[in-house]
Amino acid sequence: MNTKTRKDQIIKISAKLFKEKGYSAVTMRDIAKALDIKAASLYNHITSKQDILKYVIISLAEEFTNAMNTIHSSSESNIHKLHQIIALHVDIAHRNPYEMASLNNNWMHLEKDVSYFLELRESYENNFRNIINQGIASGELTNLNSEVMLFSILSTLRNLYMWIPKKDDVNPTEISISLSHILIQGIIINNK
Amino acid sequence: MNTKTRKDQIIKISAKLFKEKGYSAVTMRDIAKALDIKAASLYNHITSKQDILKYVIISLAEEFTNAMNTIHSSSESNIHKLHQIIALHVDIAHRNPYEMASLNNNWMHLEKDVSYFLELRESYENNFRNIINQGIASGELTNLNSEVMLFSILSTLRNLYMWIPKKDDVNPTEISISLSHILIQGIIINNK
DNA sequence: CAAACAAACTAACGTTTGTTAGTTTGTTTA
DNA sequence: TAAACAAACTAACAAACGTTAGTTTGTTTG
Repeated sequence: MNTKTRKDQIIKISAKLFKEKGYSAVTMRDIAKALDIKAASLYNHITSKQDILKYVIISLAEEFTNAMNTIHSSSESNIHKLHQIIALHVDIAHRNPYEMASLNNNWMHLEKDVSYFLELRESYENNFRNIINQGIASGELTNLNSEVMLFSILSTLRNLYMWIPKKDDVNPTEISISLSHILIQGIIINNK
Repeated sequence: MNTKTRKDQIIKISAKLFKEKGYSAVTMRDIAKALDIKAASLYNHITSKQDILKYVIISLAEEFTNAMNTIHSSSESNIHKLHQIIALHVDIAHRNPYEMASLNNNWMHLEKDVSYFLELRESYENNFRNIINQGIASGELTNLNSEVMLFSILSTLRNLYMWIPKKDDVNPTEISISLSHILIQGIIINNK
């Protein structure tokens, strides 16, 4: 199938509106107006507003968790795994900036699916934590507070969506490279 | 004055609720219930829901901008200024975790005051950008993409509020020190 | 003690919300 | 050509929303 279904269009435009105003502030009439139809017509394609949010968030969360599982279980060095995680985030944020906003800020409105989402996120974070701790144990990483390392890197990666769309003249690979350098080697001049 | 006014209590509890669900999802009845009064009674102390959000956000934004002005215009090294910025964020996030959430995620609902908020934020970011660029020019910082550096550090600092409250057994000074190390010198082992 | 005040209350308002029901329209299939 | 379908529509719903008006209650001040 080449063309997008109406449902896909609804989800896409909703994600964009959710990013701008947050899930609760976006009404079904807002979404309908953005598609130049009436609110009631949306229900020919989706079953509820809640349903839209689920479609926006869950598939992305699953993509992250699956990719992290692959990276975590590979036999590369831990530093290399970190590079791969950074590249993963840059790629996903570049392709789904609007959906990333809901993943970060609107997941608490998932209601029925919130516990599944939290499972996915916990699995992801545990794998990430593991990689950092193994990196310290193997002498690849400095023996600093690993929770602060995790938090610091994760914060940067989770916020990429706010920043990447503005700079789409720069290609994702370039961003991934300089970001890796900054997050891993720091920003200070190093006189070896 | 030692005791907090009722207005202060309303603002504080509102900030907490705004963090959990977002501004739009929190109703005046939610806020009232958290204080064990009726929604209409809130209006003896504040003039509108909008007004509460303004009190939560603007004073914090001004504190950031003022502190950044002081740091920016000092005669310390640029690296030292970065350390001061990090300490500033840790301190404010430690004291105002709930308000920080609204500063990050609910500012777009400020309506009348949104342009003033954006002025404050732009001033803050420009000073930050300046310090980084001067650090590169003076040879203190590596000559990497300065926008990526700015974004990376700022993302971490802006997300501190999500993380600091959970670890309040660790004191802010310690966090500030390890965070400075990680953000500035990186996480990799350095064989000089 | 009377006046003033702070802070709560009940009751109600006009709007907006998500959603349902039933209908219309135009295109695709048998 | 008739039947089936996709996708829009109008009209309406009950519930929840922010807010106002007017009143009550208990404490503080002149």
